[in-house]
Amino acid sequence: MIDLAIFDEHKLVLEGLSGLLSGISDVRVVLSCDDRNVLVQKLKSIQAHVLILNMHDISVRNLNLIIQLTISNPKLKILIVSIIDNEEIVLKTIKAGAKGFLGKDADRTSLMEAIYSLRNGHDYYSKSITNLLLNRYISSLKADEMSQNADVSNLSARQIEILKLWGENYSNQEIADRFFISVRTVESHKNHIMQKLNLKSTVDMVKFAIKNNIIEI
Amino acid sequence: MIDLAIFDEHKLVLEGLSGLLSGISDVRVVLSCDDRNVLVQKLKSIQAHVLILNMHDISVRNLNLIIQLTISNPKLKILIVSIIDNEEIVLKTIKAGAKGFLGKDADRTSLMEAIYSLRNGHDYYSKSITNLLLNRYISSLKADEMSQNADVSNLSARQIEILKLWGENYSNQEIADRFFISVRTVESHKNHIMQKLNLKSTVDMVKFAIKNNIIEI
DNA sequence: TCTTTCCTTACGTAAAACACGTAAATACCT
DNA sequence: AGGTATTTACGTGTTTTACGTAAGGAAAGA
Repeated sequence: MIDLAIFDEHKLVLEGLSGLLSGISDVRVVLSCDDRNVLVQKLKSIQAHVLILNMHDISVRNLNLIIQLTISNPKLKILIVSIIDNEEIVLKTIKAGAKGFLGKDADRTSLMEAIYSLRNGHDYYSKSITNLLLNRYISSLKADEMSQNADVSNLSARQIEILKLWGENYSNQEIADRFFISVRTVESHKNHIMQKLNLKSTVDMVKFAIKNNIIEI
Repeated sequence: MIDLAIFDEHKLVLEGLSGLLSGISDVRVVLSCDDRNVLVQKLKSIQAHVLILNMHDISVRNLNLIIQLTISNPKLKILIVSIIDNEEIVLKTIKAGAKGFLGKDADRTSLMEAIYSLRNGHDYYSKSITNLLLNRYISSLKADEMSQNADVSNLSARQIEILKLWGENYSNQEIADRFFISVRTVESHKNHIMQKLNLKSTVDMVKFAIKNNIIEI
């Protein structure tokens, strides 16, 4: 038996949702509420497994509500339901602490799937959301690949060696000792790297090395 | 009408797949093949929209095949079918150039969805795969959040201001001018930052600033 | 083969940044 | 009121950077 809390500022929608859910065995609606403050208050005494939060607009107030509830009710899993399913917004709710998000494509089946998933400690995102997030993730992966093969190839093996050690906190002197060359040579290598890549400072050089997987962050 | 090429080292499986697909209108199998070299050769003359690549093992040879085909046939969309759906492996095929991946949970419906998606220029990953990737992505997001709230709070506003400018390639002198303080003071601030966070070099300081979203990479 | 270009090595000089210590005025917290 | 942290700043010595110059070797192309 899963105990649900439901929040929706529109009374009608709230009643609709409650009705829909109370018709299902295994699930019990222990709290349904249309007021932000009442919700926070009641949840202090009523223990629910999953809170269904219907957001008509995703404002700072709503995000703060998520954050507040996440902190005060760590065991409560928050499922966002919203017709707004813009990337940034979804990410913000996740960062705020929500464990699931149902977009406009969600039907009863996915609502039930989501409730069970959250109850079992898993996250759940409806199809449209997973697509959004995945595209973002995959394009970031691909961008990584791009930048990797871009400029590094211009550097010689020696230059990369030196950049690598320097990026791992070795001083010029230490690098010089390790390679049996003069400190001045190490400096020269770094100068050449900066010239070649048109970097303006050592800060830039660190950024470059990180971007190109020469050093770990 | 979508033209398909199919590759599978197991003749029987290959025939099964071909049969399954040729029964569907809108789709035409223009090449079915069980030999790596023959595949590469034939694809030089035969134009297919989507290549279904069934991988029984995900070896370097198979990954190289993907890379090779991606380069020689840029228009061809490669759909991987495999019972092996380990995270790393999936990511590697994506990086190699595959545009879709069907895990063991995939059925005829998702196969068709995948083919249409790829034909239309979109990526497609079956449910089990999206879950894998999403978990990875989301846990990386959460890890980000963690590291963010860790150490930055120890720094004073002034220290962050200075770190930020310095991370954007301002020299100590420029920072001093901007804040109407002495260069020595700027140095002091940086020293204090390094002491407080136990950083061993300015390289570390750049890394810290990046990790904590104080500067952009 | 000769030329050009790149890589590796290295120095000179002046300016900038760093390491480490010290320290005073201010602010904040209890 | 007293402790703690912040912001400001200097001194001194070392290291790094900026910018120029340069020689010997390897690789590559005319």
